[in-house]
Amino acid sequence: MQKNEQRISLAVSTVIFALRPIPESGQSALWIPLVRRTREPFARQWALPGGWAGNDESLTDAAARNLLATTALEPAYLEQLYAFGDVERSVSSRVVSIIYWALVRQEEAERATENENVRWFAADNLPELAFDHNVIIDYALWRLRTKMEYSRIARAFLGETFTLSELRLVHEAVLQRQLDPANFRRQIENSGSLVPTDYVVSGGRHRPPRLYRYDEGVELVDNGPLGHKKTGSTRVID
Amino acid sequence: MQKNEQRISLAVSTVIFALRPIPESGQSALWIPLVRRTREPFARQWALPGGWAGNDESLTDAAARNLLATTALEPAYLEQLYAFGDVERSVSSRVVSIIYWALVRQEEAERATENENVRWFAADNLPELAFDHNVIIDYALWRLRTKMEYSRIARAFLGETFTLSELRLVHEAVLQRQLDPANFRRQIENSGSLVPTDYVVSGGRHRPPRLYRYDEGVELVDNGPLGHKKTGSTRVID
DNA sequence: TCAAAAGTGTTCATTCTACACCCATGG
DNA sequence: CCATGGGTGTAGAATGAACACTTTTGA
Repeated sequence: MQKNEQRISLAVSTVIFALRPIPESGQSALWIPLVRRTREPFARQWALPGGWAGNDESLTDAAARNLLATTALEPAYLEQLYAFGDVERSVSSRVVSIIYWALVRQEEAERATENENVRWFAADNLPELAFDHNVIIDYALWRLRTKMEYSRIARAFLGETFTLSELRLVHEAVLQRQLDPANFRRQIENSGSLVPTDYVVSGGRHRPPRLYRYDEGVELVDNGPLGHKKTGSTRVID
Repeated sequence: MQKNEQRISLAVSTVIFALRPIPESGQSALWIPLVRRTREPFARQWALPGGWAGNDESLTDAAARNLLATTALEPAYLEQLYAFGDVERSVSSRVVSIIYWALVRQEEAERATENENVRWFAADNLPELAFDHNVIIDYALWRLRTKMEYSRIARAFLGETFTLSELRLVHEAVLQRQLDPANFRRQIENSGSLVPTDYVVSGGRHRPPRLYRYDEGVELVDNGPLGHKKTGSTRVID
């Protein structure tokens, strides 16, 4: 097969997660911004934000660009999720979609322009979405929760320094269950990824908690396969 | 951006794993078939087998088709690994590659046509490959070894029934370390994924081992994100 | 001095690991 | 009867969950 015979369009979409309080309970939970489709198929239904991949940008850059264009958000974390390439049935043209998932901090999330065509939804209470986007979001949720337990992505929801309570609340919001503060502390301390700072937070009606930060030398950005071990430059694949 | 402005070609390549004995030690280890490139860039260097994605086939189908065409192999397991989409620098045209990884049984692996342009290499002793293919294979190895510990993919290297020794040897070959037979047995038994058959293997100069098989209702085929929970139909993504 | 969250200690259950030991077969 | 791998038992270490208890602050 000659490659110039190909008639495949390449799209990029992103599942964006942010922590926001649930109106009723006030507890933090995962929220996702969705955009309303303007064209068929699934016109006027909610869908993941995305767009076409440009000729001169990497897939990751395309994801970041589309994410900024559709929701005005710049994520603290961005990682590829999966490439969907089944032959499209509903439309004549063939589309392959690369799905990313992203985490944004709370302050950043508030910058998201919410309007008639962009709205935040609680991740565990979504409407019927366009295409298979419900399934994709379930998968992204599974990845986020799984990765939460062995990596340091909780960092993407926090500032430079934070208390152990704040970190625990992030974990609780993502995993949707309470964690024992004592055991959580030991777990984190034993992992060796945090270093205590010399500062504490005063003002609460209780003992002031110490501020921590992640140790150096650990970048948050996901390099994909090239980053799972310390390898050097990123190159392109045939 | 209009999608008809896109000039991106879509390629599919596969990291194929099979277990074969190492000539010197006789121990089983992971081997990978590679193909010699006929064109620039990296002409005459070894690379992952692959080809272009067809307009009317899913990405998985494209991977299986190219795999059969280049190595004559039909894998027992096939799963998407990662989509590489950096802007190509060495060649003028833009290529996005979807990489798959596959497992083939030993009998099947022997069918692979080995010639001047297709050869098997021990996975932990590879030459310098074209593009970033060394890094990609490292990542595929990591995925295989990680997944070995929580899923049932070892099955892809075995026949319908097998002894616990055979299963353990698969694990040892993949993980590259010895496993305690007693503890391995209990671990597997407690996982509840195996059922003993009524048959044993006689002929050895020792107590005849029992044959086991995987329990029903668990398909080996990987459905990707759509398969991580029991969800229904596969649809296409925008 | 009291409430509340920070932080420490301890106990119990579960799991992992190493290894001793018996079993069944072919030679 | 012996060598060999199949298969079982068990003691100690490591890990994790549950929870009592002490500490330090603001009010």
